[in-house]
Amino acid sequence: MSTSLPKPQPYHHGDLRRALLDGAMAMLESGGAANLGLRELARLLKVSPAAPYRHFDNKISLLEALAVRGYQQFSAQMKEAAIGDTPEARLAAMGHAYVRFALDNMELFRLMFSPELKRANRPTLRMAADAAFETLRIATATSSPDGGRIAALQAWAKVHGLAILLLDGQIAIREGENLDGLIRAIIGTEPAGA
Amino acid sequence: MSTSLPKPQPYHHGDLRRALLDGAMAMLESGGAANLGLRELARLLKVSPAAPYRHFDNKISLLEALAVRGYQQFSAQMKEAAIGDTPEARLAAMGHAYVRFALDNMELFRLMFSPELKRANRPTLRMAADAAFETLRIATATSSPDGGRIAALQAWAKVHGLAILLLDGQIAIREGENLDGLIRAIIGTEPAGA
DNA sequence: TACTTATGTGGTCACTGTTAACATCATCGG
DNA sequence: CCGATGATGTTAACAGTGACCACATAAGTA
Repeated sequence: MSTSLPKPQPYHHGDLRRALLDGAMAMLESGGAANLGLRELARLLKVSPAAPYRHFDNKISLLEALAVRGYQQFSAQMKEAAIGDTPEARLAAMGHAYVRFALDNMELFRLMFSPELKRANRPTLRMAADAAFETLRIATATSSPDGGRIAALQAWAKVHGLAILLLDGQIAIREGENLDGLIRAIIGTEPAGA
Repeated sequence: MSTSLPKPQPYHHGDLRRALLDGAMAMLESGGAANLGLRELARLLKVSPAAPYRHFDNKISLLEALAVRGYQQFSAQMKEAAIGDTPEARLAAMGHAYVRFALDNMELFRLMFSPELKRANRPTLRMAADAAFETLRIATATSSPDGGRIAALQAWAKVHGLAILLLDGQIAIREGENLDGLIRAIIGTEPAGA
């Protein structure tokens, strides 16, 4: 009568790659990319410290995969948000979605723009990023009739800057102030005063 | 004739604290804060791995000191740049100086806004940062007669976003394009179309 | 059934931040 | 002048990391 021992834990994990990505994402959002350790991740998944290397060349490679997933989500949410009657309204809606994404995925957003990853210069990451920004470029182009690059860059800078400042807690939210309202107020006002 | 031996290296360094800061700054600007190692730094200064700990509690503490120095430089350069006939002109000049500082001290600027440091929440760093931003707050307040917070935040977001995007190489500089001109074009256009 | 490939393990290396115990020096009170 | 004291550096160690190797195990396939 072999009493059921604590489960012989199958030698193979089943879907380690996905588990690694999910676990890494969880660790990322609770402590930043710097505090994300491959060994700790392996420990969490009850797997040997070397196991992750079967699925990712190195730590950067794992982070890159996370960032790529981030850019895909980001891109999708931007497209989804681009609703409105006028091009300007659509652009504003996208800007709002941009900031919301940053706030809802703080560490992921930071990772996506991390210089660490930029230094690695992985082509697949570049492509994911380019694809995401292309969506934005088109929206700004159709929004400003002269195809003005300056106006597009202004809009991008304003939205990106707002996202980062909010992320860093530099912009103090006042008592009883509505965050979404503040965001809209900041990005909504068009330079031309239309 | 005692041939001058390779110098018995005095037991004490003389001004290690300063040397640490300078060396750290050099390492910072060539590889980012992540690649700044206390041991490597000690090695560079021909000093034992534990020596730095006589001057800084830990790595974060060293980085904090660098960031504080950064905020002081930053603040000084902002004040120095605030010249012009109208408040708007002064604000634009400060915005330009803001972006220039970021470009001239890329890694330092990143460090100053690093979440790693923000997490540590050192009071002296907070004070240095607050002092620097206070300069900006005043400039934006005097620039917009209604003391409009929204306008101030818009300006800040635009300038900060531009700095970060340039830092990250997200904004492509076109052939024969003048960087300072581009910066001025982006931050110079006032929302009111003045 | 035998061969091949994918996946996970254990052990090891070089490196890091950090601390504790000890050495050296400069300075100041007697 | 001299000895105590505190500041500064050194050596040795610890835990933790990313990364790599040879090997073990499973799964798939000819």
